[in-house]
Amino acid sequence: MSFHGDSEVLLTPAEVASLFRVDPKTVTRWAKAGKLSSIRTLGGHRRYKESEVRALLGAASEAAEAEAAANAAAADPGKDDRQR
Amino acid sequence: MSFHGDSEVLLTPAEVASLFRVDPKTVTRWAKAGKLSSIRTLGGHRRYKESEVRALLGAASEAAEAEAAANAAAADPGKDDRQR
DNA sequence: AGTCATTGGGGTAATTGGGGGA
DNA sequence: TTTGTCCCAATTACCCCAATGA
Repeated sequence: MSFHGDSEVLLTPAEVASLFRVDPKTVTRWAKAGKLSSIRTLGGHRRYKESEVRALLGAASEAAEAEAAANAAAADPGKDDRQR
Repeated sequence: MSFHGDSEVLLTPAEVASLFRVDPKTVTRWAKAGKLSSIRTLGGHRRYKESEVRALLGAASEAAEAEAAANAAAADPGKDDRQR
């Protein structure tokens, strides 16, 4: 069967929790605090975008990250963004 | 090739399930509960409107773009969290 | 006429949400 | 301040097997 696959990959709270090595409740608090975008199922359970989680996981260089981001955001078009 | 109109695209339970990252049975429960409109085949299987599914997916994705807070919120006392 | 993946139905564990307290 | 754990209620996931769809 064919899949018109153009959907974002979603993660369950348990998966995000094990990725960060925290309790699922903690992930829920991040979503409540607005630190994580959450998509809710029709029953109220949350699902998280895998792309966003991975971006947060890869944000290891925090200190100078903000300034570097601002720097690269407005210059050098053409050699970044390699995903999807 | 069968002509697919451009207004009524129907999705199978498996497709809706992978969109929401849930089990196909869960999608069936949503249809039973009236949370999703379902079109039944002559044999009793359900089909769902892609437009409706997409609307529900985006409905709850009110992205809280407070991501910067997570990055530099640790050094800005005075104006955060005012709940509890 | 067949195969084979998917779906429906029912029932039972596991996960999740929300509030509260350590 | 952030996280982990307690409670309970609701939602979801996995098990079976028979019927449908392609």
